[in-house]
Amino acid sequence: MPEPSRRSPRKAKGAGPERREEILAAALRLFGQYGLYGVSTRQIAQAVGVSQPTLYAYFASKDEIATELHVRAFRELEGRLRTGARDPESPDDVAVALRIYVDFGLENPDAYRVAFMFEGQHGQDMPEHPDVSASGHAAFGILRHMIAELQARHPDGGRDPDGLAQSIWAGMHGLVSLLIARPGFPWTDREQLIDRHVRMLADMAMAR
Amino acid sequence: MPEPSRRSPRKAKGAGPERREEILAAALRLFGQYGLYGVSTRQIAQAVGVSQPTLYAYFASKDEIATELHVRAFRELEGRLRTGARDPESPDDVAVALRIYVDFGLENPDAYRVAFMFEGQHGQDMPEHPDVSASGHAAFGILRHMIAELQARHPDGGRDPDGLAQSIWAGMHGLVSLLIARPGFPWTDREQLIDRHVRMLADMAMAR
DNA sequence: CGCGATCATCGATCACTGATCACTTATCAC
DNA sequence: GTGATAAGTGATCAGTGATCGATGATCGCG
Repeated sequence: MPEPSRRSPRKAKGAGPERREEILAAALRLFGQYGLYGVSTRQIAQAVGVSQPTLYAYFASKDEIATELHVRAFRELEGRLRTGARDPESPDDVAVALRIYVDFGLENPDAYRVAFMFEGQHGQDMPEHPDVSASGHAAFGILRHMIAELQARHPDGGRDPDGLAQSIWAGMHGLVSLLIARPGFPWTDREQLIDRHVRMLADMAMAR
Repeated sequence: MPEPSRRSPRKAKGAGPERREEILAAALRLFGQYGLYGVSTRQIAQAVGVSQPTLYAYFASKDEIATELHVRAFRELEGRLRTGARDPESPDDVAVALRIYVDFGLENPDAYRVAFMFEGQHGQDMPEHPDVSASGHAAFGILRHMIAELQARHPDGGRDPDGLAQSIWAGMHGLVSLLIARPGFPWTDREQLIDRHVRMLADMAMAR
């Protein structure tokens, strides 16, 4: 017995980490559908099948639920980028990574909303949760690294990979967030729009 | 006396339309500082110097206050674009318009938030407030028109001005919304970032 | 088996939110 | 004066996020 007096893991009905996951799943669905401020903790609790105070046994606040979803979304994105991103030989390789980004956002609009289209909070006071900041920077770091790598291989290209990466990231985020937020807008052919947008931004990594 | 039985305009202390403007001014300042959901109607009322129910004599709801600010902001944007946008001879003229767009967003972050980065609502059910939608589309229409005009003058450029305008708009929106939503991010020099971003997107209006 | 200890859970409740209503107050025309 | 009318308010409502003490259920241990 390596641990002298370990606490005993209760089994109960659906207690433990599973409850936590249930709560997160319900919250993700509800937040994505009705928005963070359009969903009450009581609604989340009801969707899970527990009472409202129970949520506070797993999370310190409603905001912490949203933050956890936020962090997970970034981790998921980071994983996809790490898997799909090669060492960039040409802008086309960058385009592949950008496409991964778009697909992730459109496939997980709920998570993307919670992650990027947040309201207020971040404004001034809140220094932004460390994990949130870290997971976000990690995903962004992959993109930045790709662009820096590409520019290094082609010294005739532009400089300042940091600023360029931020520009390209912003360009991607704009398209994804608008496609999600305004499905009723008379967009031109979606696939063509995305494809051209991605290629344009990827080409920017070398132009000038 | 053209009007048979007109209602008598009360003077009182600060009644009438002026009160309405005071409320809007206070709400704009508070919303911008603490966010829409970080400000209560009681705080707004206190800032104006009236009781909370008084607000409901001028506005049907807190949301209506935000909507009014939203519509006004977009009218302002539309006006700025109309004033500052010339018939585009070159991408530089488009860049000027884009720069107006960015400056507007950064100067009116809360209005911009309510306009584009809203939560839920637009999702499915709500058909989006007519005035809001109209003012938004009007501003976008100016940009689209500029790009179509530029392409028409230089037939060697690309086609599909609609799709291109959407791409450029998305690119602008992405930068503005991220700069607003994530002030804590280690952005490179802001002015340089914006300037290059704008020029890049403007150049896209003719490339290929 | 029984008996604390422990932990998940819940009803009750708090301060606060947006919104409503009956009531008072102040100003007007006459 | 007097009534009419609009402006403004205190009291209050249902619903919110969050807290707390009590209730069980489950465990290791005798």
